[in-house]
Amino acid sequence: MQDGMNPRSRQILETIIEDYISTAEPIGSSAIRSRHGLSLSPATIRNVMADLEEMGYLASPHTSAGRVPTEKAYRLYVDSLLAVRGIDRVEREEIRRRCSMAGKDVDGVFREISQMLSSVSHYMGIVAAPSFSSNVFRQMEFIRLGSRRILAILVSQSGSVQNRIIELEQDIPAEELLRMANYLNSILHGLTISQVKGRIVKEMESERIRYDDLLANALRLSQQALDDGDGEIFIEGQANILDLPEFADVGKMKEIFRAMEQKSQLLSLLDSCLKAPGVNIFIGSESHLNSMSGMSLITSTYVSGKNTLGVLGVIGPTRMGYGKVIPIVDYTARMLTRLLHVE
Amino acid sequence: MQDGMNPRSRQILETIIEDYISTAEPIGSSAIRSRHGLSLSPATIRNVMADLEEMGYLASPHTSAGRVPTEKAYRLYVDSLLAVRGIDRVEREEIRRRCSMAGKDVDGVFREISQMLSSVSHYMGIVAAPSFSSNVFRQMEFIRLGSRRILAILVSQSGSVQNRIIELEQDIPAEELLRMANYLNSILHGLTISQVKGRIVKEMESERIRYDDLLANALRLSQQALDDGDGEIFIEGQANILDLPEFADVGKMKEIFRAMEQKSQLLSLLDSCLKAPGVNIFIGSESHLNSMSGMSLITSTYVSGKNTLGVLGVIGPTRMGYGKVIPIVDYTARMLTRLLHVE
DNA sequence: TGTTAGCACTCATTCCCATCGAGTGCTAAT
DNA sequence: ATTAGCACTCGATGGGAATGAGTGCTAACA
Repeated sequence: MQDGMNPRSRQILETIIEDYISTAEPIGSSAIRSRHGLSLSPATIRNVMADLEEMGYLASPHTSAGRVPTEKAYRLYVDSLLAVRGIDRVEREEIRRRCSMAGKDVDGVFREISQMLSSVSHYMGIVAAPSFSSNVFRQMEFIRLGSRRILAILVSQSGSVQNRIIELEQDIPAEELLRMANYLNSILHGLTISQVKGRIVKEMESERIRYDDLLANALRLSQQALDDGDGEIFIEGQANILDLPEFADVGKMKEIFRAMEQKSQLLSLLDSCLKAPGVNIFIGSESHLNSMSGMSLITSTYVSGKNTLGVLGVIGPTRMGYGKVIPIVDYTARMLTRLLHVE
Repeated sequence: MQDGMNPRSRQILETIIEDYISTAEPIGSSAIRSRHGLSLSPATIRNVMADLEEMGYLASPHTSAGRVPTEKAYRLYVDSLLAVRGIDRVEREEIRRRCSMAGKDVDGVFREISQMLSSVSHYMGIVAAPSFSSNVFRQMEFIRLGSRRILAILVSQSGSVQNRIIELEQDIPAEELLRMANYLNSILHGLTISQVKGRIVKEMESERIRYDDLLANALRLSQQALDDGDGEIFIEGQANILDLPEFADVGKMKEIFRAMEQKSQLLSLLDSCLKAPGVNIFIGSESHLNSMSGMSLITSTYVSGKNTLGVLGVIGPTRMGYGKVIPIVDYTARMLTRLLHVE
């Protein structure tokens, strides 16, 4: 038992993890025997458990309680599990069904998907809408709302729409707005939004613009329209975690709800997933957010063509049903990719 | 003490209510004496309290605890208070500041305002976005996303934007889409969205359309674009209620979070406020939602010109700081009205 | 050498019970 | 009408004792 990880102890560890995932209570040596097919005496199992504890896979809340898996244990479990399981048929159908319904407002899709993730997984669903900047510019429109107020509408290739009200110092007639839009659409066609921003700055400095008020105005407007924006996160199903026994005490619960209100932290965590395509898993402190202690995050990326659009996932307790949730997240990401596909 | 409501008992009741609002603990007879300027013996106060209890203004959790105000008491308190207090200067400034910042995306304004309400009141902020149907139609655009996919954008007078992706059975060239939009914009100009819906149905039945594929298509498209929609609710600051002592027990808390996920119920409650302009207050069971037991809702309507657009408000425990919150809600509604004002 | 039975030990949980004290209601005096 | 006095109620607090789940260790066994 040099490396400590002979098949038997591995199997016992797995039993403990799965038991704990379903019961949320420390597992004792005799409980394992009954669950675990192998006929071993509790004493033997205790020996194994002691070893596993020493190796950092188990921890005991106190002397006379059973053992609880550590983050290290979950990590091992997840790594050996990841490729194995496929998605449950019932869940797959449910996801397909919900995705096909989500056909409304483009932003609405993300909320829908988030809700779906939460209801299928029974944890919290999270979707980071595509950072608008990485989208490809398609079209811009200006609509005159009042004498000094226009509505700028910006549409990306994928069909997401951003709109903003701009207050003007002086009136601009509708025909001029149209000309401005045409001009902008012609020079910005096919660029990504972030390229668009650069292009506008460059354009404003160019000789030709200096002497054309209309164009200068147009550029200034578009700059306002583009300013800030993106990075919306949809978190749904917060009520789901209320039922988890580990959050029965109010203090822990508060912590989580506060964490979910701090969307900026989550955003940067999700952003870091953008770089790594496919499924990503953060177990407890692996996220390096102490507000996420005791929680795990499973994410996957959805893409369009060659560029990654965004991230979606599920947040739950470290004691999460990884075996079920990983395929759910994976499959949902694929479905969303297909849903957003532009010919 | 025939009617039981001589000035003295009224004053005592008020003291109890205010004390309870700030401490959340049952108030005893001697506690009142010290808080209340009037020099009366605890025994006398007890007599008064017994009367107030008999009249239904007070309740005692058990024999040896103090008294707690009933909903009836809060109602009396609120009714006699409503007109009296103005808004705190600090809070007014905070509201102005936050409102002036909220200048982005039109829908974003509602979320911002909701957040602001929650942070200023320390309870939950709630904003029901204008039911799109009651808006006045301004303009419709079709943007071709792919060979069988178009994006319909619908803009209302107030500048709110609704967009929807429509899947087609056959391709429609961009020029035709433009003509369709022009046609629709010409016949729908100035109608409310709900009138628009009716108009489209009528138009589709008309003789002239029967033989014009293009127009028929346009109408069908616009119908899809208008379908469903509206009725979004923004609830922010749920974490605020975690700190309230009355929700220290997890069961109660769950109930509330579940209630906030059931937005449809809330929506119909808020809708009923639309009819009554100005501030509306629902104390506990007055909302007729049992999910709102123990909670109060203070709302006000925001308007544009003559038609009411929507409702905003604050949700908190029945033990709410009515004196502070009522002016906050009132003032915020006025600010939002001004913010959405279209010349 | 790995496995197992036996056993003493630990420690959270539960229940009981005595105490405490805040607050009441009632009665009688002012 | 007000108040002092007093017995009474009842939740909250805290200290054991009993319970029992589960452990670690030792010694016996295959």
